[in-house]
Amino acid sequence: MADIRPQPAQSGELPSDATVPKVVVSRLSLYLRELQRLQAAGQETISSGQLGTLLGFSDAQVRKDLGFFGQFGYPGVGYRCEELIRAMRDILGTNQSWNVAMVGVGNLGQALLGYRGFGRQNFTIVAAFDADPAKVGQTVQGLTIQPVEDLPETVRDKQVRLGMIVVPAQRAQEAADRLVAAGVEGIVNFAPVTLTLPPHVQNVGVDLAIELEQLSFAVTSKLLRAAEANGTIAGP
Amino acid sequence: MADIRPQPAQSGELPSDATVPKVVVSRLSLYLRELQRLQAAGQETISSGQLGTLLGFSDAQVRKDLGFFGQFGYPGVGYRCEELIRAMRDILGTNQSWNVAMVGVGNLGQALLGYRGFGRQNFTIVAAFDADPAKVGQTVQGLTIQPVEDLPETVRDKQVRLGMIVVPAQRAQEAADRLVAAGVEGIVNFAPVTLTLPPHVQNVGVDLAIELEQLSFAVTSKLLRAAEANGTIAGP
DNA sequence: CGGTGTGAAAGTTTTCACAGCG
DNA sequence: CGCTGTGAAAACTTTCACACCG
Repeated sequence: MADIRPQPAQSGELPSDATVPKVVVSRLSLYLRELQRLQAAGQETISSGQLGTLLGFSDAQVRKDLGFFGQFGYPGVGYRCEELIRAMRDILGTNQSWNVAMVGVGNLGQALLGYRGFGRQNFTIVAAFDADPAKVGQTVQGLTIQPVEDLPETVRDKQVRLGMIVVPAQRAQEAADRLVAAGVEGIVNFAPVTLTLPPHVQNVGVDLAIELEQLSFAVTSKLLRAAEANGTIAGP
Repeated sequence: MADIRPQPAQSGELPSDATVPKVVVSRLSLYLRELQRLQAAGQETISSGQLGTLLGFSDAQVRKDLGFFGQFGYPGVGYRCEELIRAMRDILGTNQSWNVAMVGVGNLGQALLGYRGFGRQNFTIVAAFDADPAKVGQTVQGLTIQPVEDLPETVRDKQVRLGMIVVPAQRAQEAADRLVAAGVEGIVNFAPVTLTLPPHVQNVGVDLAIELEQLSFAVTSKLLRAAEANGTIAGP
């Protein structure tokens, strides 16, 4: 509340046109996570070099990434954690709170309902839906499971802006269509399928098996590369 | 069993040096997922254009990506689903089965133990560990929860190669250290922290709150861009 | 034909390197 | 001095366009 910056890029106001690469935004989330940890540990300022080292990036990359959104640093000092956290949350949109509707309350859905990590970034799951009549009416983590037919009304009444799909693959597109029809602006999809969505609806896919697959590739190819490095001692 | 290709890149043998961009590998997983769906639906062949359209990529990108690993297509025809699936699984490492150890059997861990999606790609969670003595000895999804001290022995005896961290943030690094000491080659980390690992251990992080954050950025910046497009009708 | 594989061109992202600031 | 912000160069990724194939 006491900070005035020279050329401030204060509250989420991107420099007009700014087409920011996706990969930059994903690093932003990592910076923010690390900054919050540092702040909790009592650190007041941090340099691009330190922050980069903690995450495995170069100092220049940290500065360039932040440079997409404004000027946040102090030459000779670095960045003030509190200030940068506020700025990053403005940029990422997590200074405002987001209401989320979950569709599909199976094993994974129930675990996600209980996950504390969402709340810390201002996401609240305010409603849960399931197509199975046997589940409707049950209470999980304080939420009463509703029939999917209730989606439009609940999205409107509870100001839901995001949807979370946690149904089996073959039901995911239908769930997405219902969420879109109900008016959500973005969807996180935990089902292992690619959704077809209108362009005004944003989406992020999380496929747990694919994450393991990426790991098995990394492990396998690491071993291959090591095996190949026979006889080659060091290229000039 | 009956296929011979001209310049085959058959079983996971990358063209010797091949340093494949990470983003290519992540698309590979999407190709594979889509191919498996198509095959299950009875489709025998597919062209780069069709596959790309289903996933939102260009035909050229699909071909270039596959080109990193060998030649799999038939001019005038496209790719044979079955053959390409086998090749991709060889490349990604999922034709062999992978034993996984889970550390942290809370809400999310239990849900992941029950998740069917892993098995389809040949990943099996063969052991589960928890530091909480109250949990040790309980049976979840057919696995008896073991104390973390058992890790080295179990990893050896059950041929575990991958670890899955599902503990709270402040316990994650310790869990990682134990997995590394026990000899795993790769780690999937569901805790919202960056792990420090020796370079021979691969890792993939999955932060559920970050996925939502990426979505909130996309939604917010979409709205901003739309708001800015006032007066500008179409740039030359 | 319809479609692959692939060099070469275009576009994008990362790294470098340094002026400038408190 | 230590560190940011930023053009310019280097590295990398995507798209283009076309020879070639069945």
